[in-house]
Amino acid sequence: MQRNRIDLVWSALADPTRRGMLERLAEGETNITTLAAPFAMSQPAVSKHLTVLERAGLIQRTRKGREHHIRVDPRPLAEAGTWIEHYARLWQEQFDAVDAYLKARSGKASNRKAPTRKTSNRKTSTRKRTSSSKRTRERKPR
Amino acid sequence: MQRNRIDLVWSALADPTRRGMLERLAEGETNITTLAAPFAMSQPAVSKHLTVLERAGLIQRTRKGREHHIRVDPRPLAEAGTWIEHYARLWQEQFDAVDAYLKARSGKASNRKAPTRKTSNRKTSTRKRTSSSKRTRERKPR
DNA sequence: CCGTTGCATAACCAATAGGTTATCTATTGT
DNA sequence: ACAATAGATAACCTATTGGTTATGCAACGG
Repeated sequence: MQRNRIDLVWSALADPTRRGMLERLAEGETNITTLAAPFAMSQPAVSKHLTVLERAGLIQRTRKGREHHIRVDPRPLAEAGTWIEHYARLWQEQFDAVDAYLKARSGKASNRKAPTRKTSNRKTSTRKRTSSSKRTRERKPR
Repeated sequence: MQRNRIDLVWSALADPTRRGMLERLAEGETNITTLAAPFAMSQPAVSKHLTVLERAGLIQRTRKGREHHIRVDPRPLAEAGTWIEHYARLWQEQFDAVDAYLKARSGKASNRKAPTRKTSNRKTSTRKRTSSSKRTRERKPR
């Protein structure tokens, strides 16, 4: 359910295989077979990862005969980096402010014990969904 | 199938609702109800998003009575930003090199070389799949 | 004491992600 | 001409994601 480019960029980066590919591409343009070699997965799986990277705009392909040459496009990453930098600064200010506040008002160390939630036995919930329910959902066995 | 922290950070950022929450949190700590107000979704959905952000280390909660106060933790973002910056620089160099190479050879004599890695097929995949197929999978109608 | 509020949790569902095997096409080397 | 190679694609599977409704439950405010 990706709405826009930056969603695609971040979900593309969220996979270690795809990050590995991008890291490898920092050394230079390659064809797909070479790029895929270090990864213990089937060729179609690699192809799917490359499709994800391409749809995020992070790579470009060039066909040379039967080989597809892949190179990285740094521009979407620059955008993502800009977003991070912008908010990292704001968040850091926020974080520092709270931290300073806490330090200023408390000379004491932590007495932060857990709130001790009583082991609620809600497992006995019979899901009793009163008869006035609109959507009577039936349990389906799986 | 998230392996490590940075995967969690990036998949957390890949959702516009969660980014919206983080942006809101740049203005300061709030409770969950206030934070959730702008988003047209149920309260449990908000709760799940917050769980995702928390597991990525991007937020911290503090219980104050029945309210949970949320504040942002900028440190994981700093890590993510470092990763991006590092590779953005390498990728930009790569991109510029290829660009220069293309310009040089289309225009005039090159004073700058591009790496042009030969397709060194290390480990040419021996996934030949001889025609004697093992698992004949049957189509199952859905 | 009792109703309301703030939030979490359980159970469910549809859609997506990431993997597989099998097969297809286009190109290449001989 | 033809076998091998590079890669995409189709069909399938399972686990995860992002949403829902119903319910549990502690804390608050009379």
